[in-house]
Amino acid sequence: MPELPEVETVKRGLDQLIVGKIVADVTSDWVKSFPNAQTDVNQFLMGATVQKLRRRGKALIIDLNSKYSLVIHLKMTGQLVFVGQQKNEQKAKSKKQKEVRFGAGHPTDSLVGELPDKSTRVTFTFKDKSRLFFNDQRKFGWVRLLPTIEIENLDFMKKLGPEPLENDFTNTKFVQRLQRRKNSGIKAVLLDQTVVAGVGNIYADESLYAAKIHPATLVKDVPRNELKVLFKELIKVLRRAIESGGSTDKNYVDAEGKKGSYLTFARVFRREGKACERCGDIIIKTKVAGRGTHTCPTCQRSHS
DNA sequence: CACTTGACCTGTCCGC
DNA sequence: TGCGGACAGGTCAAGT
Repeated sequence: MPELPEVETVKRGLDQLIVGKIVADVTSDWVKSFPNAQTDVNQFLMGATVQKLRRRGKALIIDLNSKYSLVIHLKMTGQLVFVGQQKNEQKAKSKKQKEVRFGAGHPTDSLVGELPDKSTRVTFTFKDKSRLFFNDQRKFGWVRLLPTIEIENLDFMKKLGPEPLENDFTNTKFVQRLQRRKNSGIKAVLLDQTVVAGVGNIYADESLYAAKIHPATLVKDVPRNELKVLFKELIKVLRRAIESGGSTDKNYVDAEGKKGSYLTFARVFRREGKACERCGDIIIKTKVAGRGTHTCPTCQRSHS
């Protein structure tokens, strides 16, 4: 479930790993994962140099020196994993070891074995033989090659809300944007990428718990001061998650194939049946806005 | 406009 | 042991 912190972690990793590398080869075995015309790939991807990594909401952008960019969305189960030449051979040797370490549950351990594997959809090979794998078990994610200047005109990019961690995204703007959707449930609004970019199920649940707001509460029934608290808590949760390298529930790994450790700090997500750390009541899992939703029934009373 | 449902997919888990 | 079904949850399209 890559959300803003996970995509940001991948972006920072790739910043250190692939800038300056020259694309030498690209293969894909699933058209929808990389639905590009072969001519564009031949002309603007092959031989191009990676210049810069960017993130917008949950989308990752790799700018090339050909005036084209790769736009990547990991959706539910996407991974972007870089493998240097020697490292790949090492991993092949230690495949069995990996399962033992994974079983022990160390949060920063590698989750991927030898690549490519059966979830690999697109493989980029650089001139120095290092490789970048786009893995995606459920095939919801995608990679697109586009002229860089056209990215901002993509429909979903135009509609995307502001970046919550940018300095100019203030408490006032957050409250204003939420209140435009006064008749909607607050969790549905947080998950709406056109309101605020990058929030998904994990951080919606965590920030609503931190702000003591029930996720089904209609926005108009949440007092203004509570919306302000929600803003502060959302920012805190997102920053903390980036510091932890994101959340790994099942699939997510960073650019080096390592898991994120935020879920060790999560206070409600995947903690159903466990005690609320504030009041001791039992965390429950319900369905709100069509999603699995974790709440403390005592701390998060519904206003509606 | 708000909300729900289905579609896109695969892997895992649960009950029979 | 196998098998059907529910579930995981990001996003869009279609229907109420």
